[in-house]
This record gives sequence, C-alpha cells and structure tokens, in this order.
Amino acid sequence: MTLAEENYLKAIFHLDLESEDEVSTNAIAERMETKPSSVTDMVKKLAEKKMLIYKRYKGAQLTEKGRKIAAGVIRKHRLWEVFLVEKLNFHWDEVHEIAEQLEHIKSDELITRLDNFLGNPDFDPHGDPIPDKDGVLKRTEKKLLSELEKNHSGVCVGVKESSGGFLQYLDKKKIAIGTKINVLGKEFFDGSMVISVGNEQFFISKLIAENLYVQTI
Amino acid sequence: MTLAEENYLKAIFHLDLESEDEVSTNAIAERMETKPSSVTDMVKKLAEKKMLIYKRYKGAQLTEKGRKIAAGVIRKHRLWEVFLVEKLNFHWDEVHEIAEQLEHIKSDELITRLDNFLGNPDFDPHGDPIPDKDGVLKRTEKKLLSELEKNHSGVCVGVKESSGGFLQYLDKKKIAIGTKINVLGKEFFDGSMVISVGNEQFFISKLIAENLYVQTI
DNA sequence: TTACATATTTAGACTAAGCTAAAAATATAT
DNA sequence: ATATATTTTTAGCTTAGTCTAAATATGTAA
Repeated sequence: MTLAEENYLKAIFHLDLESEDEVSTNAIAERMETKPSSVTDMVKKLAEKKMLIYKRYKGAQLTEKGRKIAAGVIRKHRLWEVFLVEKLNFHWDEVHEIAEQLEHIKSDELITRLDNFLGNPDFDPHGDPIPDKDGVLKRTEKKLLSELEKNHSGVCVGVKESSGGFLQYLDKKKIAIGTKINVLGKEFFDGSMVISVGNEQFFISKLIAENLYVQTI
Repeated sequence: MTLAEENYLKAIFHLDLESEDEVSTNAIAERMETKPSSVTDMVKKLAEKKMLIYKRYKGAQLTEKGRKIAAGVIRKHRLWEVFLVEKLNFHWDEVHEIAEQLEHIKSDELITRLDNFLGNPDFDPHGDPIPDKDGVLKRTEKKLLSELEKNHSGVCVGVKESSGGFLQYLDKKKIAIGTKINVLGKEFFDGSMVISVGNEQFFISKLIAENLYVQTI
C-alpha cells in the first residue's frame, strides 16, 4: 500500500457513503484534486490488486478488502485527531492536515496502543465516528440542526462542512461537540433559526443550520 | 524536502559525526542500504539545493542549512521515541522503525507541542541527546563501559549498537538507561569484565562492554 | 612509475504517479 | 435519430528515485 493508493481508497470510501452506486472517475478526480486521466490509471492498478471493481466508463466500487483498508486509514486519521486535540491541546480546526500525514504511519501495534492511551474513543473531535479494528463504522442517528423543529433540542455531535471559517464561527458562538442547542424559533421561508446555547440566545442562518449535526434528546 | 532527501541528510549527518572529513559516496550508500550510483545522483541534487557541498570523487559535506534540516529530523525522531516509550509503553527496542516514519511528519507546531507534552526531554530512550529547536546537539561526556577501570562505576546512558538482540540482552540483565553499573574486575587480555548491577553480579564479554555508553560518577 | 584494485561517476533503463491532448464512449437535447 | 455535450480513456511525456553495467578517477604496491 503506497501513500497514493491509500488516499485513493479513502476518497472512494467517502464518496461511496454519499451515493449507493459505483463512484465516477470525475468525482474521484475532483475530491483528490487531480485529473480524471490520473484516476483512470490508479483505479486500474487498484482493480488489479483486488481492492475495487472497475468497469470501463462505469466507475469503481470497493471490494471488502479495499473497504477494510480505507476504514483502517480513516480509523488512524480520527484517532490521531483525538490525540492532537485531547493530549496536545490543538484546536479542532487545526488538526486535519497533520492527521492527513499521520494516518499513513504503518504499525498495527502503534494504533492499538494509541487507541488505549486515548481511552478507546468512539468519535473524533469533529463528531465523526471512529471505525473499529475490523473496519466497522458505527452509524450515528445524527441529523442536521436545520431538521429540528421549534422547541426541540439536540446535542452537537459534528459538522458537515469543516472549513476553518465555519469552525471558528462555531467557536465564537461557544458551540462545540457536546454542546446542547435549543431551537427557540424557526422562520420557514428562509430556514433561519433562533437558538439558545447555554445562557446565550441568538440568530443563525439556514447555512449554519444545514452544516451542524445534532443528536436529538 | 522530500522523504528521500531527509533520509540522505540524516545519514550524512550521522556519518559526519563519526569522522571529520567529507563523507564518501560508498559510506552513504552502505548506511542507506542503496547503491553508490544512486547516492551520486542524490548528492548532486542536494548540492544544487545548497544543503551540502559536493566535489566529484571527493564526497559530501553538509552546509549549515543541511545540518539544521538533518538535526530537525533527528530531533523529531528522538522526541517520537520518547513518546512511544513514555506514553504508549513501548519497549525501547521496538520504537526505531515507527520513529523512522514519524520523523517525516511536517508541522513545527506539532513538534513544539509534543516536546512540551513530554516535558522537554534532553535524551531519547536509548540515551541519545535530542537536538534543540535550533539544531544544537548537547554533547554528553559519555564513554564506553569498556573504558572504565576496575572499581569504577558509571550510569548507563546509551548504547552504540541498538540491534534488537543486544537490547534484549541488556533487558535480560536488567540494564536500562539510568542503571548504575560497577566494574568489579577486568581481564586485560580479552577485555571481558565482571560487573554488578543492583544485587546481581555477572560476567560480560568485551563485545558488550564496547557497545554500552556510561556516564562516570 | 606502471599496473592493479578500489571508489566513483556516467549512461541508459525502470517504476510510481502525475500531466496534456486527442480519441472514444456515453448521455442529452432537439 | 442525429447532433452536440460531457465523461472517460488512451497515448505519450515528465519527474523523483532507484538500478545495472560500463567508463573513469583515485589510491596503492611493486
């Protein structure tokens, strides 16, 4: 498994979650910020290694083998993110790039020990679930804040878009993983909301509400 | 700085410590387990990048710039080794390979925080000094156990050869960094010694004595 | 100093991963 | 169904890093 191969499998894994069908060459290229022709070459190689099934002009689909490898990389990425935030006191919007590098370190023993050191966490600092040793990803019953109705509450469990700007906005509003959010009002014509967080009460746009995952309570 | 470039600089840095002159193509090739022709290509490239001075048929010498980069990689390697042993409870003979990978992670902030998290250690688990942020390496006054005379003592501060077998031998004999060793006797014709460690007293060969660094007390 | 041994470099080839430009397949619109 | 647009693949080139085999320096011993 080279670094590039791992990154392709990871990208295809993520795209696979978003749509049932096989994932297209173009979609992979866009996500990887590379050219479709490069993708064609790589998926052919990964198909030979039995990590995915590739049909010309149709796209790619991970095999069980490919899925497990991808889940393993994602597991490492998310465990390292927990380490960076919990132990090194990084802020949750600073850890992605470093974890992109750390996720490729090869040592099963290391990951087992890191997992224990961190107390076997189930979620990363963005609220995304951490696959277990066997590549199984516990699905959470999370929904978008925008789906909550007036007078309902949820606990923030993650974000959809994790751009630096958005995470900083949440930080300013004191919203983090585990924060309880109450929906006090909802304007149906523009999707904006009035919510309360702790003692504060404020207005948020539809854009914000559609990028915040909550677990209903 | 690519991964390969960093590994070459690191190798040249180590060889530079062992001998004053410029380091030879063959020496680098042997240390890197590669071919001399590959080394020639790489040192030419590093010379163009002003990281070393290369003279055909003469060898290579690091510039200040190259030295700093090499020291930075070694700093990262040794800090990660401390992390693996102190925090993840790895044994000191298991950490080298993993640290070889971790040393290439690029993030100054990460290393600063890791250093603080570990309590700004001065030595790695093998007793080797950790270069500071500016690439300065504190030289220790360590000597080989074989240089100690009868009835003198030293504290184990490191090993010269760190093969798995040797480290396991030391472990069996309960010798680790910080262990006090007393020389009870020394056979001058074969260099073997009788030493005591804690309550134990035993015989060691010249080979062992020549691969163990101690600080005299 | 000539001859041999050793060290080093050069030339040319290979692999992984990427790119561009052109060709081919698929999808869509009239 | 034909034409057009879009997607995907192919062909050929590029770079980093490696290798082998051959050529060239350097060092050494008689």
